[in-house]
Amino acid sequence: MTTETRADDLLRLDRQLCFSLHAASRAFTGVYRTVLKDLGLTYPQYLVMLTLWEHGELPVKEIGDRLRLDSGTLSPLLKRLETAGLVHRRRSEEDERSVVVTLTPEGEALRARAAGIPLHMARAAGLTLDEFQTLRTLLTTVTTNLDHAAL
Amino acid sequence: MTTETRADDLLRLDRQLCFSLHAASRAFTGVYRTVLKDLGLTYPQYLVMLTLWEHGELPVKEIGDRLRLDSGTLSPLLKRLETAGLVHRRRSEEDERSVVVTLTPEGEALRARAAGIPLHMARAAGLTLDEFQTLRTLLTTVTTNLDHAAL
DNA sequence: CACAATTCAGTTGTGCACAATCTAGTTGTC
DNA sequence: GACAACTAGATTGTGCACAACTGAATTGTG
Repeated sequence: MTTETRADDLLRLDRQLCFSLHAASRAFTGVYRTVLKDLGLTYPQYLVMLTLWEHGELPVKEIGDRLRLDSGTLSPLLKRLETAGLVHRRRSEEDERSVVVTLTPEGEALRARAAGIPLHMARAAGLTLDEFQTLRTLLTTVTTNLDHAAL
Repeated sequence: MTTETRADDLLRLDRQLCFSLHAASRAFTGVYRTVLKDLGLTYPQYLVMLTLWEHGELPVKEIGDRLRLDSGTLSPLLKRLETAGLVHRRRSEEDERSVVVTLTPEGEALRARAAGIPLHMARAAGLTLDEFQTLRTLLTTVTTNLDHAAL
């Protein structure tokens, strides 16, 4: 258990960790910002497009669950993507409460122009494959733990 | 070098990494949100208070450098802290361009009430001391690399 | 069938992140 | 001393995160 280690160490490390997590998150989105500028996308919009490219049409609820975003964030974001001509929204026939988001031909076409981004970002992050996997695993662990603690 | 590893692996991992970093960052601030609610602070406000508790009075520029926040973020944030009675702002006598932020007695007093937070968060994250250190090191590395790539 | 509980989107309001721009004050160079 | 270059902070505008709420549609239970 973590609680057995010395409190001082945890204090200092928590402090450094919250700084570095915050900083890393913003450093990442900062690089994404410049890379995505050509495509006219923001980073969260790119995340939405990624899920649509992978899964095809999805209800808003599904997108929110996958990206951990609620309707207050997704509704205006999806409207901007629709205004940009990348997606289309329509009420589901089976369940009128649900809105299904589909890609327009323009949205589908953007996929090719975005193809180089993941490799570019991976290189920019400059980690080895092992480091990548370790980092992702640790982040997933803290997220799970924090979600569980947030009761 | 990272570029020698297989592109496919990097694509998939970058994808997973950007999701998990985003998710972890929000999971962290989510827990901080509930913990800080009693103190009437948001997470970025807490970061500012932490630096003031540690270093005493600081010019806005110093705070921004330490937390990687610019004036567009700090100006309104510091005004809210001033409205809440936690800090005081005054123009520097040596350099009239600079604004020095100091703690009020209330701001100083809040320190005691916030003392338990780091340990609480460290426990909520639920990592071992080694994992903490590994995570922090990796995050610092990617941040440095990304900042360097953002030219 | 009726009706309470639930689910899904959307809206509103607050706060942070950041780009672009502005003003005032400072410094360097001639 | 004059003027260009620079620096610190503030302001404006766009977009995201999230809480709280509304309203419509659906589902479960008696």
